Amino acid sequence: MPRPQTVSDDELFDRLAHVFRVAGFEGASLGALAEGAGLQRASLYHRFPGGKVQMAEAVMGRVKGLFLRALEPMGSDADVAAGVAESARRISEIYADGELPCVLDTLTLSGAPESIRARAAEITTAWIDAMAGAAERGGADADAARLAAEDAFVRIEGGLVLARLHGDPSAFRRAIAGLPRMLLTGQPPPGVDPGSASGSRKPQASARSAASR
Amino acid sequence: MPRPQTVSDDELFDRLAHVFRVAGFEGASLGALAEGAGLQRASLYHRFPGGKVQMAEAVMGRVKGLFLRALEPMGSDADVAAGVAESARRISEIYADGELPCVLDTLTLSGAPESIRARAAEITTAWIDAMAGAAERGGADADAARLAAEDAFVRIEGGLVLARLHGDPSAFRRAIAGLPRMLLTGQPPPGVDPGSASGSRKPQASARSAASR
DNA sequence: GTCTATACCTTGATAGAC
DNA sequence: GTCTATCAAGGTATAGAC
Repeated sequence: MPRPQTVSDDELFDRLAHVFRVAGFEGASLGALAEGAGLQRASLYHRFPGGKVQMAEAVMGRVKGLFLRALEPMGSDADVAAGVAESARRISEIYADGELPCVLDTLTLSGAPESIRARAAEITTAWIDAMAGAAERGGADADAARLAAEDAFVRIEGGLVLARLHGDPSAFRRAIAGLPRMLLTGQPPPGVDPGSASGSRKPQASARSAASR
Repeated sequence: MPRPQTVSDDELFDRLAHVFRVAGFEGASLGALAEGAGLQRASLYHRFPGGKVQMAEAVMGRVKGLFLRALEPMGSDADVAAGVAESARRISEIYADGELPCVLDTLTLSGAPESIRARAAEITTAWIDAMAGAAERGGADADAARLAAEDAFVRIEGGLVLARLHGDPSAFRRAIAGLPRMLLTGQPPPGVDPGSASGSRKPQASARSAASR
């Protein structure tokens, strides 16, 4: 073996994942991928003979592994709340505390090949299933558990979108901090401080009409 | 005037918006934009001498107009709940009932120029402000109103991401249907049917540990 | 395994006929 | 105002030296 690898597979996948997640599939040019990886374009083709599509597939495989590891505590029967809290911590780490976009969102736009979209859907399913499982072990019935899990997913993804738009990850962080409460009580976090009072409505201000129904 | 326009400005902007929203800024090639617009590339450059960036800016202007029109009922003092419900209907229409991605999400990836990101941030601010205003008129104090408004935004955007990933817009539709309740009571919709019972927990199943905190 | 060099195509953008 | 034709630049991908 003449020349050793200058960067491990996992490290390489992580670097490529960073480019893909911030730029999307079409936006991630080979030049940008090579620069992010610290390799020349031709070197990337040596490691990924299938080209850009194979790079993205490898990234999705790596991402799936990261998520399965993050979701693992949530699957334990021991202490559901503690498991959910630990998984929430790991999920937040994947997103750099809300600073980085979600590859499931950004890598599934129109230009992305079907194989990538399929893998993203798989990861999404595994993630929501894990949260629904935790909710069920927390006492919810199957339907309520799935709703709570989808709601949690939606809050996290939407929180990341808002973080990118306003440069403010606080909504994402609320979704992460409120994850145990959402899954295990079916209720969202009431406000900024998860331990605060039930809400801050002004009872004297009369809502002019009944809400929704 | 030798040749009349074959497509009106608004119609053209809408067609371009469709390409941009599903493909992102980098993913929307001039070829795709021209095809979507039903014009040749050179004709697009006649209408937009500033090129692709100007096209995207025009799209953002059009989108801002659509949103302001959608948010208008929510700003009325007459019947807050009815206004929110009507705005929710119009917002859902912008997203084709959850079938189309949000331009605020897809057009703000790494490749997008700063001018586009700034306009997207403006639209986001206007949208959240309008929802927070409605929540305040519904009786919430300023902080709670803003939290509810951000929460509503996050649910809608996250719902659209999930819709794209799983081909299932039900989470988006729940966010839309629950908008009056979220803004005017500070509580999320309890489940699939907004008028159903308070929740479907199994009281006999003991949650093994206190949630959160 | 990584590099330089290069082939080939698509892209964004322009010129000029009608 | 729209079109065909064209350009330079950047895109993906490959060949071959080390």
